[in-house]
Order: sequence, then structure tokens, then C-alpha cells
Amino acid sequence: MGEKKQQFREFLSRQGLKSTRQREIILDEFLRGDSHLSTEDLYLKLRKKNPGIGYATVYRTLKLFSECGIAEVRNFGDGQTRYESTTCEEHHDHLICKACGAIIEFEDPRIEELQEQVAKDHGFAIVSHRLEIFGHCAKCLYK
Amino acid sequence: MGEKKQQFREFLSRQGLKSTRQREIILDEFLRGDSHLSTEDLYLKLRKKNPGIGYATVYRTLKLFSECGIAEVRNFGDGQTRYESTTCEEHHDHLICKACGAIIEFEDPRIEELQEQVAKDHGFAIVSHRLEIFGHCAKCLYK
DNA sequence: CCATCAATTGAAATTGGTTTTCAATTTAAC
DNA sequence: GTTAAATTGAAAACCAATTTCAATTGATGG
Ligand SMILES: [Mn+2]
Ligand SMILES: [Mn+2]
Ligand SMILES: [Zn+2]
Ligand SMILES: [Zn+2]
Repeated sequence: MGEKKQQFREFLSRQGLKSTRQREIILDEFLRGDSHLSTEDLYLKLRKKNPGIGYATVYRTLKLFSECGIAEVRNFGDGQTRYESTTCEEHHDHLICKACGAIIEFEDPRIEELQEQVAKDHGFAIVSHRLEIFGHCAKCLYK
Repeated sequence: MGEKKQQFREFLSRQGLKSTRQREIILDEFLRGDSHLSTEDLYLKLRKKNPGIGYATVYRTLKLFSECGIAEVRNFGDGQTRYESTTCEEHHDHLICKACGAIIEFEDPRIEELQEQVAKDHGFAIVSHRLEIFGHCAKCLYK
């Protein structure tokens, strides 16, 4: 079984929650599909194969994923909350195309290090951060 | 008259819009008060001296400020849109305390430069960006 | 000054994404 | 199996943001 599935089951058990058919289905689709999906995105994908699943269940399950640590919440300013699977990969930030909506991930240790330094200069203890760069992707620029 | 007030009047005239008592009052309060205010924050402050002013007017006027370039829209993830006056100061980013809500501004040319580099590496043209660091401020840490 | 007309205003209604409620159902443990 | 607690889906509620609309106000220019 996938590492993430295992992690979720342990989380449920630890919290006195139950493993259900719906949660399995939602997790499978969440792990398989594209990243940066909104609740609605995922709900619509799920409905195709599982007409019975309710929006509220998808919403609640994604919330559990983030509490469990297998999903991260993103907010790119389009009014939709998005979730992405936390893979074994490191933390990363995003370039977001204002034209086509493409999301490019990047990671720059030098920027991370400078953030630490800035925080330190202000006696500030970092819990999390987000860096989002908006603009136009290569594809959209030369079209 | 303040530079920003002048700038707003010229904007209104250019757009065929009118200068009104309400817009003057809202601009005065916006320029005087704290920064990073939500529409509701500003609305409540205004009501104390000007009971007649409507929420919709505050909302619409703040939108005009941002179109005019004298205000910038901020979204720190608490579900409220905030506005801050664009002073002559440079662009800056934010440290946000999760405990007390304090907002500390900073500016680091080295980070900005690295962002440019990242974008360049991806053939991406930057329009804007935001860097927000969440955590605990010095004051909250030693309390 | 006054007439005119488009812009503005405030209250109330609407929107859209999120979150909660609740009765029926399902799950895990005994 | 029985039982108690957790879960589910539909519908309602929530809430900030946005729009609607009838009444009012500002700018223009006769
Ligand atoms: Mn990502
Ligand atoms: Mn600021
Ligand atoms: Zn693009
Ligand atoms: Zn603090």
C-alpha cells in the first residue's frame, strides 16, 4: 500500500476516526490526479466514477488530509482553496501564469536561507511561508 | 494638498468620475490610519465620525484607490481583503505573527534579485509577487 | 443661478465559495 | 449480531464580496 495511504489510515485510527469507502476513493483520486486541485475540481472528477459522493464529504476529507499532513493547502488568489499532495519532495514555491493558469514549481535554497536571515533580524520565528510569483509563462509569452 | 489626494483627483477626472464628499472623507481616513486595513476595518472607523457612510461606498472607493494606484490589495489568508497605501516607499513583503496578528514589513533586494533569476530560468516574465512569512513575532515569543 | 443628466450613494438583495446541520446510514468494537 | 459513535449527503447557513436599484448629488454649460 502506498506510503500516504498508510499514513492516512494511521492518522484516522489515532484520532478515533473511521476508515470508509468514500475516504478511500477520495484519497485514491487525490493521489492519482493533478496537483493544485480545488475542492470542486476534485469533486467533479470523483463524480464521474462515483456519482454518489457528496461535495461535503470531499470538502471534509481534504481537510482531514491536510490535518494528517498528506496535503497542503494553497491559495493562489483566485478565490478557490487548492490542495496539493505533500510528496517526499521538499518544500517548494510557485510561479503562476496569469494568462493560462499554469503553475510552475520551484525551489531555491538561497531564497529560503535569506528568509531565515530576515526573520532572525526581526527576532521572528518562522512557522511557514509562501512565495508566489505571478506573471506570464514562456508558452504564453511566445504565442 | 497631499500628493496622493492630488493623484486620486486626477484619476477621477481622467475617468470621467466625480469627486464626492464621501470619497474625500474615505481617502482622508485611509491616508491617516493604520495600514493593512480591511474594508470592514475602515468602514467601522469611518462610521464613528460619519454615520451616514455605507459599506458599499467604502468597498467601491477602496477599489478605486487600487485602480488609481494609491492603494495595494493584500490577502494574508484570513479571509479578509486588506488595503495598504502605496507610499513613496519601495515594494516590500511581510512577516505575519500568527499569535497577535502583527504585520512587519521588510524588503530584501537579494531575495528580489533571486526571484528574477528563478523567473528567468523558467522563461517566465514577472508581473508581481508576494512573499509572506508566517510565524511568531519577538513580542509573542518572549511572553 | 438653473436645468440637465450622468455619476454616486446606501440599503438591501445576490453571489459564490465554504462550512455546518441533521436524519439516515455505516463502521468498529464487543 | 448488537450497540454506540462516526460518517454521509442534501440542504441550509454562513460570510465576505459584489451587484441592484431608486433616490440623491455633482459637473457642465446655458
Ligand atoms: Mn505545488
Ligand atoms: Mn505592508
Ligand atoms: Zn501561461
Ligand atoms: Zn505577535
